[in-house]
Amino acid sequence: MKNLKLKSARAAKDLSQQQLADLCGVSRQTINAIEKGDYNPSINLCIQICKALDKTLDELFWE
Amino acid sequence: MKNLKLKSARAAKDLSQQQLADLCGVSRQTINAIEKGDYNPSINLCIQICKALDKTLDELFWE
DNA sequence: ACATAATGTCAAGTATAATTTACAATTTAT
DNA sequence: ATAAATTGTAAATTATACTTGACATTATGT
Repeated sequence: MKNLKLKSARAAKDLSQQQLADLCGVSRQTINAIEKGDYNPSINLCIQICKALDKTLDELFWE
Repeated sequence: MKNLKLKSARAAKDLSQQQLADLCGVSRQTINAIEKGDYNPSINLCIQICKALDKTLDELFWE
């Protein structure tokens, strides 16, 4: 299940996967895999992503 | 940083750590460690915990 | 058409979440 | 006071998130 909310929130900030990865302190592949829905990130990483994109957990990771 | 929101949400449902663990399909120690704040659970586990306690991610895992 | 940035994906390694087993400490009820 | 349930914690193992490096593909701009 792809995470399109994340993808579009990133687009709304005009950030590349690499730029978002840098803001969160993870690799580009990790961001890519999360958007693609391959795996199951940690809550701390989710929180960092949310902060980088000015969103909350419910907005990006709740169904 | 202990997760007191989780602890009190569990208490509000009158569930033991073991019962919540069973509802989420994880071990009691995992629930204990999350409440204690030792580590960094996966988002999917957080979502399962939220559903078991009728809460959202923001309510239990957002600061 | 060409160059460059952005994305998709894979394999091998490292870090750490989560498990099991076990026991001690604390709480709750009888 | 005693027993039973709940919680805290620890060591060893397994599962998996995440990294690094590399290459192919798709978009964006000149």
